[in-house]
Amino acid sequence: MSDVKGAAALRATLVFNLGTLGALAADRFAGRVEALGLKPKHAGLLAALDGGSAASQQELATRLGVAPSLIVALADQLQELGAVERVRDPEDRRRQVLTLTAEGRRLLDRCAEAAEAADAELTAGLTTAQRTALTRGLRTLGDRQVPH
Amino acid sequence: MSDVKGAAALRATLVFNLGTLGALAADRFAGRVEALGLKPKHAGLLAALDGGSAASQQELATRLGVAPSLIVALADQLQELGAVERVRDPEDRRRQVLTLTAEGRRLLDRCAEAAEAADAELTAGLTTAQRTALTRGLRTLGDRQVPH
DNA sequence: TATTGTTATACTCTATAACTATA
DNA sequence: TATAGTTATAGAGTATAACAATA
Repeated sequence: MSDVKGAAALRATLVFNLGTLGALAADRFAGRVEALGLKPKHAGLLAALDGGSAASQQELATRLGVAPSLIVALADQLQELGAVERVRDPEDRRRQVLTLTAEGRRLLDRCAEAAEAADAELTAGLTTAQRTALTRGLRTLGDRQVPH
Repeated sequence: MSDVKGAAALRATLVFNLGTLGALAADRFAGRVEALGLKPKHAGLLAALDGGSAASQQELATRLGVAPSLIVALADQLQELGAVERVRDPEDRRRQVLTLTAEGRRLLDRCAEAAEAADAELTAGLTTAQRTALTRGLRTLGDRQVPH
C-alpha cells in the first residue's frame, strides 16, 4: 500500500504553490508598503474598513481572523498615522467604532498602488491572459472561503 | 492627481489574494502535517532533498531562501525522526551532505497526501476545470520566480 | 454574569552574530 | 584567511490570559 508520490506530487498541489508563492508575494508587498510605515496587516485592516459599514474591533478581529489584541495594536498604529479614528458607540459604550479618515483612504490608495506594482514585478514573464486568468481564479477561490 | 482606488483595487491584485490565500493554505497544510511531527518548512526541505542531487546545507539554505542556521534546526529534527542522514563529504570535510532515508521518502509521501487532502478541502466549491487551471497558473508563476 | 477593549505576558519563528572545524 | 556548519542570542509577530469598563 501507500503510494509513492515524492516531491513531484507535493509540488503539483495547490496548497504547496499557494504557500510558497503567498510568502513571496507577502514579502514583496511588505517591502513596498513599509515606506508608508505600514505592514501588510495594516493594509488588510484599512481594506476591511473601506466600504464596509463602521465596525467594532471585535468584528474586525473575527473578519480578519486575528486576535482582538492584535486589532488594538494595529488600530493604535493607524491612529498614530492619522489613518483611522476611534469613536465610542453611544448605543453601547464598550464598543470602539473604527472609521477611515481622509488620510486613511489616501494610505489605502497607496497600498493598492504598491500591490499593483508588486503584481507587475511578479508577473513580468506572463502574458496578460495568463495574468488575468490567474487573478480571477484566485478571487473566486478566495470568495469561496469563509462564505458566511 | 493620485487616483482614488480604495479597497476594491487592492482586492483586485494578485499579491493581495496570494498573500491572504497563501496564509490560509499554509495553515491548513500545517494542521495536517503536524500529526507527522512536521511543519511546512520540514516538508519543503524533504521536497528539496528528493530527486535533487545530494546537497550541502548551505546550498539548501540558499535554495529555500532561509538562513543556514534554520537548515541546521530543521535537519536536526528530521534526523531525529529518521527522515534524513547527515554524511560528511570526504572531499571537503566541512560539508554535511543531507540525504533522504526510506523513512524520509515515506514522510514526504504523507506530506503529499496531506497537501492533496487540503487541496480538496480548499477547492470544494470549484469545478475540476477551475481547479486545474488555477494549479497550472500557479505553477507557471512559480517557475518564473528565481529563474537562475 | 457576559462582553468589549486593553494590557501584560509568553510563545513561535527566524535571522544575526559569534564560534569551531576544516580548507 | 575564508568557508561550512553549529550554537547563542535577539527580534518580529502574534496569541493567550488577566484586567477594566460597560452592559
